[in-house]
Amino acid sequence: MIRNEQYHQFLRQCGLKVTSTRLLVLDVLMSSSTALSHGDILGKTRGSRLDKVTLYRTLDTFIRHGIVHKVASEDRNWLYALHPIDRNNSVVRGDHAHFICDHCERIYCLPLQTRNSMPAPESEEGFIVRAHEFRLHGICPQCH
Amino acid sequence: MIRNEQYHQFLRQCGLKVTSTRLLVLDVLMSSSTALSHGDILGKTRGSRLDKVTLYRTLDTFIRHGIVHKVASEDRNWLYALHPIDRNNSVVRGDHAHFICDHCERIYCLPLQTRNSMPAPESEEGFIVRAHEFRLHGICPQCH
DNA sequence: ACCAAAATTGCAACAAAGTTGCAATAAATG
DNA sequence: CATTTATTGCAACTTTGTTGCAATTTTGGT
Ligand SMILES: [Mn+2]
Ligand SMILES: [Mn+2]
Ligand SMILES: [Zn+2]
Ligand SMILES: [Zn+2]
Repeated sequence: MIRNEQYHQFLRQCGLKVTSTRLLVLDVLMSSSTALSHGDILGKTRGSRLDKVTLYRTLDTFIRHGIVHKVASEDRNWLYALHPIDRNNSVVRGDHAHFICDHCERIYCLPLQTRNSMPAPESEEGFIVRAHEFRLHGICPQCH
Repeated sequence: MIRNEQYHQFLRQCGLKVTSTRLLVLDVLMSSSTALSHGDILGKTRGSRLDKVTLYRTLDTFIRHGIVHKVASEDRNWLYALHPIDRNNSVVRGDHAHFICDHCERIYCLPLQTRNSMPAPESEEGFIVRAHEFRLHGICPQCH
């Protein structure tokens, strides 16, 4: 695998030890265009006896190191995804949209087009906004 | 209770039978400025031997009848809330923001100020947007 | 190539949130 | 007040995620 060497470098850059679990999970996440649940990932790693607890911990480590973020899905569990990449191929760590397909339930991370026109809630009520998540519902390209 | 008569009428208007459970749950939801978890609601009804399954079913009924909506919380369980009311005291059934306090974890339903300027994701990619949820993170009025 | 320290992993047991089937109970209608 | 129909409570179960601990693996230095 030629990719493994890249992942190896990448993990070291993040200050993480390189383990087969981490290389495996990184590859699964890299290969997906949508956010994946713990169960999805475990399913895609059958054959490599990866324990569910280890996977939870690996994902958590990735989150703590800013490699991955998680999104609450509509059916009350977490989906994990790498940070999305915008048109200039640069990683978007901050605000981006989550598109939830009402047909297949897949969740996509999409960079936002109009960065400047964010709707704000009624302002005088004393809510201090620090970050936001924009969730879009509809039909994804795969489903029409 | 003078409120009970109003709730009674309201439930009948929705085509629902009036039961003590429904009156109770409706009152709890009406009395809260934030979205409540199943556990929160159960906690506020101690004394009235309300079963957890009955509460789940009652909330589900309210959702199916458009009385209540649910929001995925940061700790992966559902929060339930009546639809918010805007400045003109009219019920907002569609888009509104969810403000999540990073300090107390409470979730508030807030009507949006600028209805017209919604950020859209990259358009040509074939995503058909039908609805959206705007989630704001920050500090709520109670916490500063 | 080998060693020691520190981090990672697998296993078992556990906890919390939510669901299902079914019998008992309560609400609405005439 | 009797009948029909929806609602409720209970027990058992599923799914998702967590905790403690011992065994294994990684890494940096010899
Ligand atoms: Mn995302
Ligand atoms: Mn809401
Ligand atoms: Zn789809
Ligand atoms: Zn707060």
